[in-house]
Amino acid sequence: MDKHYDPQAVENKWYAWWEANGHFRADAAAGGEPYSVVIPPPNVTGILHMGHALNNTIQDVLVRWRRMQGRNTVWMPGTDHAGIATQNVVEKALRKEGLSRRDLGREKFLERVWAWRGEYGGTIVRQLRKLGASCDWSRERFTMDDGLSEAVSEVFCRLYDEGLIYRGNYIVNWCPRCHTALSDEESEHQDTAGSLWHIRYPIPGGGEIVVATTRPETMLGDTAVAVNPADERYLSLVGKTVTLPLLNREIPVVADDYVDRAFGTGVVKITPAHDPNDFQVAQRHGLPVLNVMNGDGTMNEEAGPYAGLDRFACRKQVVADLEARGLLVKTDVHPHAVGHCYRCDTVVEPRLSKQWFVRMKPLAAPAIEAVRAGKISFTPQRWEKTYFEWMENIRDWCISRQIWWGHRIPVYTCSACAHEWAAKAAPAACTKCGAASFTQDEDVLDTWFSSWLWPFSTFGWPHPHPDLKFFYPTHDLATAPEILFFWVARMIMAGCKFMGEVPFRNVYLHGTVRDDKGRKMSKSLGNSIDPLDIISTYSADSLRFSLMLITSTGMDVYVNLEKFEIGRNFATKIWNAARFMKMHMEKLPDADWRALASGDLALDPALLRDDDRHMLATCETAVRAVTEHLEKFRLQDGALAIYDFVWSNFCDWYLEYAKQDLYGADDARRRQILAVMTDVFAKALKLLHPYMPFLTEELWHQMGYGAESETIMRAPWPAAYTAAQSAAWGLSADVTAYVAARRELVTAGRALRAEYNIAPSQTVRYLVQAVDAATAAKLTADSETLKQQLRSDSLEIAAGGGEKAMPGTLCKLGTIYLPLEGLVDVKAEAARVKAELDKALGFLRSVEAKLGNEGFVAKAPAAVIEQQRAKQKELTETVTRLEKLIATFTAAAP
RNA sequence: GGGCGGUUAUCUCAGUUGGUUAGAGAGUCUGGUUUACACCCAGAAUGUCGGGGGUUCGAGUCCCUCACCGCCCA
Repeated sequence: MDKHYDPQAVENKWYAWWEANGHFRADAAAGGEPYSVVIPPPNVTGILHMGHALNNTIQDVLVRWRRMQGRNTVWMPGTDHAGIATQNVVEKALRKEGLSRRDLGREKFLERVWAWRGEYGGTIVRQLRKLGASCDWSRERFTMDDGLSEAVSEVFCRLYDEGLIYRGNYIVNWCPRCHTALSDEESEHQDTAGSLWHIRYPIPGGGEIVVATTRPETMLGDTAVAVNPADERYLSLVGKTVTLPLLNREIPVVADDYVDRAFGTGVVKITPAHDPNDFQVAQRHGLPVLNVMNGDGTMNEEAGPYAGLDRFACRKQVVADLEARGLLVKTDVHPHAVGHCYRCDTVVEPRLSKQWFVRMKPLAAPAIEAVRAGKISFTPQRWEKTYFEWMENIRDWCISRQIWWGHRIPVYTCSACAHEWAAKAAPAACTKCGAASFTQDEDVLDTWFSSWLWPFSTFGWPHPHPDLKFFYPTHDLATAPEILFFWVARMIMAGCKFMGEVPFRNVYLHGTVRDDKGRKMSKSLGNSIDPLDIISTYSADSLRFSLMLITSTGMDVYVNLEKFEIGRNFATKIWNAARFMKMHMEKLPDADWRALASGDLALDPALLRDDDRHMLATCETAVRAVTEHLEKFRLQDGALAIYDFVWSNFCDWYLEYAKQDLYGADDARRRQILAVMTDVFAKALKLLHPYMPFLTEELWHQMGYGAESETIMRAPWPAAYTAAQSAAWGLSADVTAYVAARRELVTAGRALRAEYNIAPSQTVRYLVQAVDAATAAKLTADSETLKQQLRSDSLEIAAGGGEKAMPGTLCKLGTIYLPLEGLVDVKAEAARVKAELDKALGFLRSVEAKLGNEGFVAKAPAAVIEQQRAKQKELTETVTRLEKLIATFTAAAP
């Protein structure tokens, strides 16, 4: 084995091997307890970014862990067709050829999109493989697949026939660049430093009123002005008319509660075709609706002299003209939130148009109830609130898009009798009059209208399928809160509606990956870190482990390049521990490492020492801890527990301890030590496997823990030792505490030598004054270990007796001295001990204050009081010993 | 305007039902090729837990309030 781990070759090798050997495959027919996860389908146009890396690492950790636990596990992968985004990409390519989609026509254009998808659509799923994602690729789905398309048609038709889908003229969010309607969720509000223009509207026969607006160009479409009916300032004007400036149209003044008297002048212009609130006012007052804009954001002929101008050019011109005519009173700075298209960032225009909508209230009710009843839980739980808030105020969902790439709306209109109906398959004739002439709706459906079905459409719905029966409902869904409304909430509604059951039990919402200044990663800022760069510089394992170690549940994570060294260093550490073990394993060619690693651990209790017991007990604690953390979605704590266990326990202490036996002459002890190490290290590899799949698989094989054809992926998840084993081996809290206390003694001894600048290479003499005879006997029995760990050539262990006038440190088991008589500055040493005494005294005082407090003794739980009493006893002893030590120095001082 | 999150060591962050004088990693400082590992080892330093008030025997943790930063919704 090489000194450094070379991940590149290893990672590619194992991934190909896993996939080729079907280790990611799931089979419902195999039965057992299912565990299923569906991937949040990335856009087919997507390329892997840090958000994907985080999201998919989380899923892979959960999936690999459950698979090792023996669950019949499936991770369903796939992509969505990303209607607008994909169409934009292909249109951009066409423009380079000087073509538009209209030049090609619908059919030819769709051929181009499919061709594009065939060529580039596999990018992100290839990248997910680099990350190590253990998806069952044999099941990979695409939202435009035949099966998923059928699910979309089925759902549309059912909702249509139930009257839950309707078409109507309403104000929608319109993207003039993408040339389509968007849902409310797809319009992203951004704070903008806008202006509030105050405009005079003359009153015929004299006078004027002033209205305030943030979008002056829309005044061209005004059909009224409105005031609050309780506003006495304008009461006399209600029912009269004012003159619309620039176009000189007379429009009525209406009174409506909607008007906020305190905003601006208390008079608002009413532009029914370009503002949702104004539209409602117009409905209430029977006002005409005047659309002054084209779909591309230019003004239409209703705008009179402004026709043909772009909306923003028109705004400028309108303001200039008003000013020229003295009709502009003032312009205030006015910060407000402006909707932007989530796909192209263009300012969204509220626009009246005829669209298809889903009635959401009836769908939301059972989905709210499902979460309230605890059928689904959110992690972190606080997201429930956000979910309820949105669901309880849900608005109808605009699902039609004026693009070509997507599921075409399956609604047909008869050319003969004008009958309209929805049908899953292309019909042959009108269902009413039988005429063979009809047209299909031109629009396609929102992409989310297919992804909200993902947890069951991917398993074969609407047809009955064994997979659907076995794997639905799925278990855990890991995603970002950004798509809580877009996707998560809608999936819950769809699951409840069409499956009669929730789509998943747990929703784990993770944070956003940001740069180390806390900014979102974006192309325009140039602060992105490409996960593939990290994989090639460090490794996929490093990327995964580092991300997991620094990301706490549900919180945003700040990354920079350095952070990924954590994973790389850890991988190297483990690699070298393995290398070290292997070196010694080779001396025992007859040993069956595979059996040992499989839990077949036959230890001879007579040969076991306390350090072995401590190691076994620590390992057991780690197994429990990691398992519990994973159960609670505490992936960071799980990673930390492994890191600490492997590095700070196994490597720092046990490997070092093992050296005396591994390099010693006792063959039986060597065997015993290596058996313990194999058991513990194999368990560590298993615990780590979900986080670092590649390195652990490589070492699993290198160490001979599995046969050539076996994978750690399917090795059983570690369990605690049996009660019989623990008893036979003598594992106990006392033994663990003793070894921990002995380590404290060693650390104190090392600190003393550092303090006196004794080179680590120089051996040194120590003296230990044990607290009692029994402890002295134990320490004497372990003196070889102590000498090794202290790098000491001479260690004297005594019990009782007085304190010594030499540098020493108090520990639980006794006082460790560095005998440097003659070399020591007694005063300085006394001062050092005095500082320790002060610290102990301070601590003791606080403990005694607690115990002297009647309230504490009366009300605190017995265990807490007992703890304080023990602390008091310990501290009192420490203080006594330190005082004696100081007295010794004082006596020795010249 | 409404809601949610954050504010803990120089930095990035943990701290699970309130109960040792608050931890990790990185960085800093001191020393070190002790043959698994310098992507390492040994040791060290560093905190008015954002401010104020309250509840409690006891508050980083619970409540109120203020400030600042961020996100979501209007």
